[in-house]
Amino acid sequence: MPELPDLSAFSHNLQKKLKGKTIRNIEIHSAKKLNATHADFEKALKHQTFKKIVRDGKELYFTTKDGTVVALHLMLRGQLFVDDKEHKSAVVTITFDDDTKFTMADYQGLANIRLNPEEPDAPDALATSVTLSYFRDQLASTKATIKNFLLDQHNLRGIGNAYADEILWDARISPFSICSKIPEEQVEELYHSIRKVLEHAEKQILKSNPDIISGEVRDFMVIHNASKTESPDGAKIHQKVAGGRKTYYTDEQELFK
DNA sequence: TGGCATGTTGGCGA
DNA sequence: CTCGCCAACATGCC
Repeated sequence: MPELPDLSAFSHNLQKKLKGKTIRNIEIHSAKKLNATHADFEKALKHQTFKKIVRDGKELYFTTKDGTVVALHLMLRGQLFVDDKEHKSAVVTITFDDDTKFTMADYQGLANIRLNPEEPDAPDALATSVTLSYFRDQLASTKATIKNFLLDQHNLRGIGNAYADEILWDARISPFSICSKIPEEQVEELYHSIRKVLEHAEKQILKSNPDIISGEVRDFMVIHNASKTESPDGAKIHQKVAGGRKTYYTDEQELFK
């Protein structure tokens, strides 16, 4: 359930906790779609040292000193732990020379690990390569609704259901607007809202949960929040199920069709 | 108590 | 080819 800002906060804290530690052992307990064998993972990681831990899209990338990359995707229910315990539903456990254990667990079994993942075709939502003109051209060439566009990881990577609603409210654009019909001025609003909402959220999360490496923080959300009935400006929040997930929006958001 | 929440994949129909 | 929608995955939470 963690989304982009949560994952950014996790990477920040994992970097503090795990950077410089040397891997004694890696155990993969269960993983449905491994892109390498257990032996490959062991060979690539044993005795290696983590140098850098970053978020990329909805994944966490752990890079070792020799350039090996381990990618973790938490999917819906993945949880991370840094401690000395065994965890139920562990997908992978990495043990370091100082006996610290890093575990990714998921009772649903969907969280996954990949070794040296291929470079994705779509840019991260916050990448500097996503310029206003790039974004404008992308929107101009699609007839999908803007919410579906933001959620589709083949366009921009990292935005999930809850933040898509927050971003669209911030830009005052209806989630059901057709991408190619959104006027220039609102496209620019949206472009800035993506950065503003996601960066603000990460700051909020780190402020209230400075050591967070798992779970999610949602209490500051103004629209995608089941405990709220009105937007900050007093408009009634509507709910509609689209594509199997709930969309929260208000009449303050203009519909372009 | 029992829906609801979440992301991704693959398949179907318009 | 493009787009929307659905099921499946499994369980903690209110």
